[in-house]
Amino acid sequence: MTVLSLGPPPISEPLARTQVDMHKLRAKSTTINDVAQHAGVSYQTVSRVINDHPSVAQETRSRVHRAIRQLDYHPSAVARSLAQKQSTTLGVVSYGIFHAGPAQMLARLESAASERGYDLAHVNVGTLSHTQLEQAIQKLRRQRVQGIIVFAPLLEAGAEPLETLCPDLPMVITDAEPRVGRFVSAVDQFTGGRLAAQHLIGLGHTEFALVSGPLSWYAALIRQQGWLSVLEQHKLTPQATLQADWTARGGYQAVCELLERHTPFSALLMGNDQMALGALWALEQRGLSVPGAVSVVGFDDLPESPYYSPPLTTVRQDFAQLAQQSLDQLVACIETPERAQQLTMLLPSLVVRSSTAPVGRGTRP
Amino acid sequence: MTVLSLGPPPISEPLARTQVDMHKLRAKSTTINDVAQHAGVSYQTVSRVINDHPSVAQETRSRVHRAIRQLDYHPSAVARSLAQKQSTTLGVVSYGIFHAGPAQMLARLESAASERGYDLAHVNVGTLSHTQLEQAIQKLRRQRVQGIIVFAPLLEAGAEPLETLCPDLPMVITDAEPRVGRFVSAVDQFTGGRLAAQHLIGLGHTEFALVSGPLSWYAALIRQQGWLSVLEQHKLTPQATLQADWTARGGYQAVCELLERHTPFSALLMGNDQMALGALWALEQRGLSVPGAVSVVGFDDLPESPYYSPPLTTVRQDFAQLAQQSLDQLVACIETPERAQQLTMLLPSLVVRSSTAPVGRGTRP
DNA sequence: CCTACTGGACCAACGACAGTA
DNA sequence: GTACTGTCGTTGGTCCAGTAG
Repeated sequence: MTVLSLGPPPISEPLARTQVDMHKLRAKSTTINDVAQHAGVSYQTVSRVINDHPSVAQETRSRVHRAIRQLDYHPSAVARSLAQKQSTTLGVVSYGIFHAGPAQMLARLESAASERGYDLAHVNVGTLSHTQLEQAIQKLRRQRVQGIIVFAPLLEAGAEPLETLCPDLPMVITDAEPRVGRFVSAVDQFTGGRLAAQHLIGLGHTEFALVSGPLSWYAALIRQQGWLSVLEQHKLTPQATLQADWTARGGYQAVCELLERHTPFSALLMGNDQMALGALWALEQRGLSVPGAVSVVGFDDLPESPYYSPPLTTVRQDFAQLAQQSLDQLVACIETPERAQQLTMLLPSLVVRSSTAPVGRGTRP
Repeated sequence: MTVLSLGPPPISEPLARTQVDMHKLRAKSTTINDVAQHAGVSYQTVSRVINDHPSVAQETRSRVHRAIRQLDYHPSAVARSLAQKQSTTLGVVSYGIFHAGPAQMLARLESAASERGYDLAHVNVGTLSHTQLEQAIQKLRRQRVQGIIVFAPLLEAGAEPLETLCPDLPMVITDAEPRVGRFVSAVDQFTGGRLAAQHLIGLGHTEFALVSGPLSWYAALIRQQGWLSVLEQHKLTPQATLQADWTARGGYQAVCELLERHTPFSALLMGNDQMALGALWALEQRGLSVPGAVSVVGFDDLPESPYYSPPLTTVRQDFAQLAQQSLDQLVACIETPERAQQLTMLLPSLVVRSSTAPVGRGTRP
């Protein structure tokens, strides 16, 4: 400042100049114009080079490339998507991202998206209330996403609201009840639940204890319904039905409660593998052998499950595939709407390890 | 189309009109102008309302709000950041996102960022090679991120490259060697390693087997150095030093190998909890009791670790805090550069559970 | 001079249409 | 006419004067 005021006071033009310069100080980034000037071509030619447009002479092209490198120019995706009137961004609304499943899903979605040339804009919501979902979707709309994937595990999130929240944007709902949206991508949790129960029944078990995840989660509810449908089919009723919070701790506590109540059971159906881990420990602590006294089945098939003590019999669902599938479906909605699947359902499978055995070989609780 | 051509063929002006309309069909989104018109004010006033600028009459303000709601208007973040010459986006370059730790970190970063009013742009790299990192950073620069957080667990990623790859953008490097960047946010893995080893030595162990994570990972290497520094201090050398891949499976295989080799050890230091889980199972399978025959210490303290069999003694590192800290540091670099910390280091702590006991109470391998 | 509002320039790119050789 | 290259208008906003009360 002091240095500048040494000279004679400048007149209008330079004054304006100064202001412009200060303005630019905020974020001086080299623009397409700088490159054009440096390469001695027009502004438009540079744009053509960037976008690999055919009609640019080879010589010009490489001259421009050189200029780009020399000036360390990075074309602005922001300006581009404004001019093109479309971004290459997909939105994700997630819930429960700190649980292993959803976290895994998000990571997979990310990589699937980038394979297809899209970026991801992500909003995690603390609750699946109407308000929060609305805000999340609004945030994504402001970012001009091309479509949205929603993890909507909670029933509360239910049908209508989601679709109506943004009727003009393609939206795929993941891991939810098939009827909540026009496009849904899910794992057949019901069949998964049945698989688990059938396996135990096949081993001769008749006394079941059920520990599901939070029943507000679609997956938890439907898995439980799967279990129950098999039991009913065999005219059995569970000795106990509990709910826990998906964590090992929750599973542990639930099983402790069962044991304190002296609930008789030889088969334990757990809503996921982490809870099953807690269950295994609770049983071991009481000296109840698995599968000798009690058989335990989990759900998910985490990479760790084969190394639990004992290795866990569980129902495998493939998060990676679910993510890939959801993303493919959304991309189809955007790029080739006529070919988009309404509902894609993944089938889980039973993985038998050592936590289950025929009934009646040992002491029961 | 047919309906339109019923009337007399339009002349030049309407023709031009048609073209404009077709152009707009691509993505008809309501703009700030539409809102202004609808509310009967200038578009500038609308902008003020959106940004909560004070000098707008209450009456006008609510009229504008009404128009916004009626037209379902969503201000374009794209246009805004172009005009403002800055986005509110932070970049994240991650590695190994399918591992539990990094996935956890990413989720936490996300929520920390949104608390501070930033969005996240995320790129995961398959390898930490110079090329891939360069591409990742380039992608982020195109998105005009304000700063970058890098998970740089690999030594190969080392010092200079990262800083020079984008010297003009604030960059925080996470979970890496303190000297790799100007701004680093990390956990003191060395102390963590020492904690684990000291605990075992305090219990009288002298025969150690070490199973670290991939030594190309900074965390793995430094944890190992921590272990070794304690052993040396007590004039001990490990009976065996192995490397595995962070997974339960890898830990299991490593311990199987130790047992097949008949390596004598009463204490097992594992590079993380998943590998420790594999180790526990390998030992149990051979009838070696933990902690009776062998004491095992892990690293991380996952939510599941207290429910392993037996509950795992481990070194706790807080991913959530690390993420929060990294993000705070980056935001500081951007918003208040003069107050930005160069290096923030988190201290891990020992969590003693039941997988460790004084030496010599049972059979050793 | 403050309050409330308006108009014009600008951001960094793209697309259509000309213009040049 | 074909192969390039440049000009102009546009995108949806923000920012900086300027103006009327």
